[in-house]
Amino acid sequence: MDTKQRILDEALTLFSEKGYANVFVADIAERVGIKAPSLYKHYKNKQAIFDAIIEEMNRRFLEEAGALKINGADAAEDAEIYKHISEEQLITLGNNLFLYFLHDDYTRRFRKMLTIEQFHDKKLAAAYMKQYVDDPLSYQGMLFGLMVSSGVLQTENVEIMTLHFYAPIYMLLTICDRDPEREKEALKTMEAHVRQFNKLYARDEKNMQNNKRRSPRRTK
Amino acid sequence: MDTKQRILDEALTLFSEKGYANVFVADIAERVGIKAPSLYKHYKNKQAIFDAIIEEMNRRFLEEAGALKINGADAAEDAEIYKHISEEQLITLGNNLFLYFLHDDYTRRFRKMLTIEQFHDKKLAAAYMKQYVDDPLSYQGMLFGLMVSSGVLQTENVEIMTLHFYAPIYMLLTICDRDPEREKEALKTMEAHVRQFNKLYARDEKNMQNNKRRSPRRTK
DNA sequence: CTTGACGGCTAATTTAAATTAGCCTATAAT
DNA sequence: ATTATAGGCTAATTTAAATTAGCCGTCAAG
Repeated sequence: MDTKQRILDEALTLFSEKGYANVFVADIAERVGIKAPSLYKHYKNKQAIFDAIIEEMNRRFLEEAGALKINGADAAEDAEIYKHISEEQLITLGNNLFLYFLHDDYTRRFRKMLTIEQFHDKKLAAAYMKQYVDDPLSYQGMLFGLMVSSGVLQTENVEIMTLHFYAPIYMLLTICDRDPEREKEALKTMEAHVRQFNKLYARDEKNMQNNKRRSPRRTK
Repeated sequence: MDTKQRILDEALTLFSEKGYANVFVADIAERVGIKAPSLYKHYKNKQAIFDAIIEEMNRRFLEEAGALKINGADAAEDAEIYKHISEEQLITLGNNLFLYFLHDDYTRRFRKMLTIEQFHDKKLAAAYMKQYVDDPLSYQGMLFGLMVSSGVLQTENVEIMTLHFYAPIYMLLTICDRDPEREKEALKTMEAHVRQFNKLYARDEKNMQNNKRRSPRRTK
């Protein structure tokens, strides 16, 4: 990774930990292993570093619009999978979604940075909302819609069902962002959540089969 | 309200909008209607203003530990109410919780400030988590536990049930904090969420009675 | 009625951090 | 082999914001 890129990378790390205003260009430089004035060979000023990060974020968000998908496959393929989804696969969906958000290095740092900086700039607040609220709800809503049509799940209100699936995941995510030590606990809660979700929304017949006595586990 | 208090108040407003580092003491002073140096007659420095806000926050949090309750009554009284709660009352519970968090002026500004500043200071992150995640979950968990014992609701896992109740409320709250224009939509979603929650978790017999044909509304 | 402390002001001063100036070296292209 | 450029450095300089100095009017207590 060249210096210019490393500056972005280290800056993002620092911004995500302390927020833009609390990071000095000297801090960024030090991490990169150069002196502050050398940064200016690469970026016009501190703001330009921030802007470049946001630009990269937008690029990645676009590119990874597919990352919410179960396998990275496209929506049409996913749809096929979801029509016949099992409880274990639903748990996998939840876990993948959660772990992707939690562990993907860029995603995690971007999210934390946006959490801090969102109130400076309407655009950032909008980006946060789109990426972590509206897009997941709408994509998952679409998938759950398919599952309802195909009879795997049943509900009178797919949007609320989707909220019931995603809101706990979102909340667990905000917990882990603040306190990474709670990750293990959060993963357990995740699994219990998805199991209960499935029990609540699965079609009754299927419900009868699946509710009791099954070896749980298997998260991957 | 005397000057000393007004400083705290205006500072909190500004900190909640822009974050500590982006607010100048001159901004605070201007809003109070004095000049920056006059602030120093009341507080040692900028940090002392922030600290005083946090201190006041802690005091209020303590004092308002009861604010999550349905009527401001204490837990024992609440317990009686909850044993016989109806769907409409559950909606009222959700709405009250949500509207309290959303509209109480101090609560709202504190929360937004904590959202921004939490990453500077482990203590603030902890305060945020306690106030907006762990305490609500534990208090509501207790109430739902009572409702399960008394047979109003049924579940095998009260904690997850509580998460299913509160996580959507939490998420709607974060939406409104970022974009107050979505409040109306959020309130509708809230009600639909609680209705569906009730349908999912209500005892079956009760379920049969309540599910269909009832005049909805009535939020207060 | 006078005094002292409270709370305001303007005009410095300090401080911390960003940014610029200007120099040096290595390397890659002519 | 020369030279231009990229990218590093140290030593200023600038800038913005916090903070301090020191003055003044009001008003309540003695």
